[in-house]
Amino acid sequence: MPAGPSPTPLRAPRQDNRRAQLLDAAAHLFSERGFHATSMRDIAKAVGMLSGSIYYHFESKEEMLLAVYEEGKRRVADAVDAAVAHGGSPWERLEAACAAHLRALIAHRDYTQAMIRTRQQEAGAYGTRIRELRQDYEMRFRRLIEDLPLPPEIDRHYLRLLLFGALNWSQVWYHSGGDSPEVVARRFVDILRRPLEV
Amino acid sequence: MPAGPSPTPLRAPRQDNRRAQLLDAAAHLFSERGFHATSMRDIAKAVGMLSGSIYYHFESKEEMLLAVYEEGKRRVADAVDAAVAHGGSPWERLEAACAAHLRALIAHRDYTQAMIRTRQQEAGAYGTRIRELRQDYEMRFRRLIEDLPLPPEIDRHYLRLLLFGALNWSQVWYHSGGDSPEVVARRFVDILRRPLEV
Amino acid sequence: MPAGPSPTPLRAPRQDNRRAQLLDAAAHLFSERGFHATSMRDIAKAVGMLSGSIYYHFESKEEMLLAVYEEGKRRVADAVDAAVAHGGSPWERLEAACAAHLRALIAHRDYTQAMIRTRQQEAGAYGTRIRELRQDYEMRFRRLIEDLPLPPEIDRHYLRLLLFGALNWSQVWYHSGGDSPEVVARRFVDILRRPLEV
Amino acid sequence: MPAGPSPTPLRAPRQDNRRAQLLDAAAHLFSERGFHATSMRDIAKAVGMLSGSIYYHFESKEEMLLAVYEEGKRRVADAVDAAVAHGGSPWERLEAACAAHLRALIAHRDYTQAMIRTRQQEAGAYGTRIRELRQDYEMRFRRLIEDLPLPPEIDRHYLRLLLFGALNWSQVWYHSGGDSPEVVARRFVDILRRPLEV
DNA sequence: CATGAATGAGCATTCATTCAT
DNA sequence: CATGAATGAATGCTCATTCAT
Repeated sequence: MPAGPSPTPLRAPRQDNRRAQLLDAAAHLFSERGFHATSMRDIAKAVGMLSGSIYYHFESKEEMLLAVYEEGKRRVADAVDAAVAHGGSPWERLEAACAAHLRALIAHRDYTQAMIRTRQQEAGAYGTRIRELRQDYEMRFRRLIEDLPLPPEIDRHYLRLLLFGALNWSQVWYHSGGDSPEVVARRFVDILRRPLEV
Repeated sequence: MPAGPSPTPLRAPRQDNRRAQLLDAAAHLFSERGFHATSMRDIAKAVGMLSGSIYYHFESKEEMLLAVYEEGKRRVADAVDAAVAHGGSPWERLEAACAAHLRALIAHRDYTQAMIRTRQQEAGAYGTRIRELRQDYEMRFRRLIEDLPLPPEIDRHYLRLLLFGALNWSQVWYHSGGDSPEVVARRFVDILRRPLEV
Repeated sequence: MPAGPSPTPLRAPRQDNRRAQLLDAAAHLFSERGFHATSMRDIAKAVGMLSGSIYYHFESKEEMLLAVYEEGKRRVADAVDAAVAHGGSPWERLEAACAAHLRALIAHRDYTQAMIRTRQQEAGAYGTRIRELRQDYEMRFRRLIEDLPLPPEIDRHYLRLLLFGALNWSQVWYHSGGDSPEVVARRFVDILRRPLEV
Repeated sequence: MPAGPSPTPLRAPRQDNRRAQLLDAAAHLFSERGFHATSMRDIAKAVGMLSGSIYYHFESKEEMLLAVYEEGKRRVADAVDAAVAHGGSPWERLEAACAAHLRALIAHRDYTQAMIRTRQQEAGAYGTRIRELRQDYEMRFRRLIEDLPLPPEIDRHYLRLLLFGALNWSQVWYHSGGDSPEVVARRFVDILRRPLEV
């Protein structure tokens, strides 16, 4: 949406696109090396700036982390929301959500890594905000699993932890060239749906 | 166990127990704050030493990380091996392994966090060694799942990723006071074995 | 007085009143935190400007310091001149000058702190100008003390240093709520006039 | 005393004389340029060190300021105490104290400037300690003036402020080559004792 | 007149590491 | 085995200042 074709080409406000560039660079480096192993100089250099200049756009390194986190959360959440909006049976909607989650995790890896790896303490003063974002996102899976028609002895709490953990852990093993997110999601959900015991 | 009572009590328990102390401190701090957010001074202070003195016991901070990783891997691997050695059906052995894995993850959290969180690059020159340790450990689950009698359409590869990911992700949500590792393992395996579809 | 009603009320009061605002803000902050501990951003923010905009009104931070100093000097000097102009005996005129000096130091604290605390070097290129202003002001007390009828053994040089130093040091201990400047001046001059030895 | 000839030349403990060197350099630079205008690099360079190395000896720049302040206060206080200990009439003791105060202000200018110029806020967390030191020192003059036999109408409070302020202000005008501290003290006290009114 | 964006030097501080003792 | 003292590079951040718009 931010990169949509401007409807008024003659008066492009260019609205702070250096900030966006910086955020991209920060997201990429945080994702690749980790927050602490990335320096403000690294980020600045990546966009051809001096480190001091970043502070015109961001208050601190921690604020950059929060901004990356927020953007990452927004992207996955939007993807999942859109996928679920298509309707279908509860199982179909869960599978669609899983596929969307995985797809976003991969497509926006730079941003979503922050959601996967950031410790609350690393965000310093923004720790609380981060926790809120995390909870807001997870709510989606909580609801999708609540909607599932399940045998009464199944513990929905652990079903969610099992599925959500497995999906997130994909960041450790997923590599482009392997199966598509859709295939992975289908396999995971299939394994859950069917009986494994012969 | 590694600090069992020395058989020669009169002759001081020598054998470099400062190294063990240092490793404990490092493991604890790495686990709690992360590798980069922990300084050699922090580790040294935790055992009442000066930071320079660490270098008598370890070559570098990275070597400490590797040592923590190795010890962590040893502890989980031993626990899983012992659990599996008790025998039983393939499903029973898998469940026992999962319980042991979780139990070790929790009991030796300081050490096992390294296995969960360390990025290959953080270990610098020791990156390769770390990858080997990881693979050696994962082999256990690969085998346990191979031994499982499964319907032919089930993809064992994804079953392993699903289960192993979910188990490891427990580090994010597990807190003492909740269900025991044994219960969690049983719930997870149960969800997989049975059909969820009603 | 500098902001007296413009003689041409129909034609907006133009004449750079943002400069005056900036000067006030600078004086206040220099006085409260010191020159080096005050940033151009601080000053700009205090008047709702961006730091770069200051440079339309002032050439540099040092020029601001000089301007504050000059304004401070002007205010104390005017006050003392007015007080002395009322005439009276040499002792009465000295006391009136002391009261006026103290009154101005307190009433225009923001500006006069600069006179009390500025080191010549801090003013950089303007150091000479600052020395001139200082000397021009002190001349007043030099003359007032010259006019005093004194016993021949009294060293007028040290009398001036004694009195002037004591007056200026008041900036360290004076607080609103204590005696008025007039009372302080009277006490100081009284102590000097009378014999203390019983 | 710290530079006294070591009584045991064969085993000189050299007890942290780099800290003393650093303190000397800091005192000198703070005195000459002011606290904020002096950088840690400046101080380090003055003793042939790198700026980071200072932190082995001091926790922070503010701690250095406090240390300078404390040492300055100790030196003036000791000088005044020794001068007063010689006894004599109250007026003689006051004059001796003034001379000692001035002498110390001049001889240990680097250190005593801190007492004259430091604002409480500059010392950050150590502000309270600085206030205590200041009060402990001033107590001496409070007592000396209490001991003075004075006509009942004289306000001892203002006598102290007058004299103490004048003495401290000497830092602004005193230059080597002028009268000795003893002469200045005698002149000041003389002016106070005698009646100026003819 | 003022802003938005940046510069480049500098800041206090922290770090892993070294090494003589 | 460990310390005391230092190194030198790097870190996050702030600063006065500039200048096109």
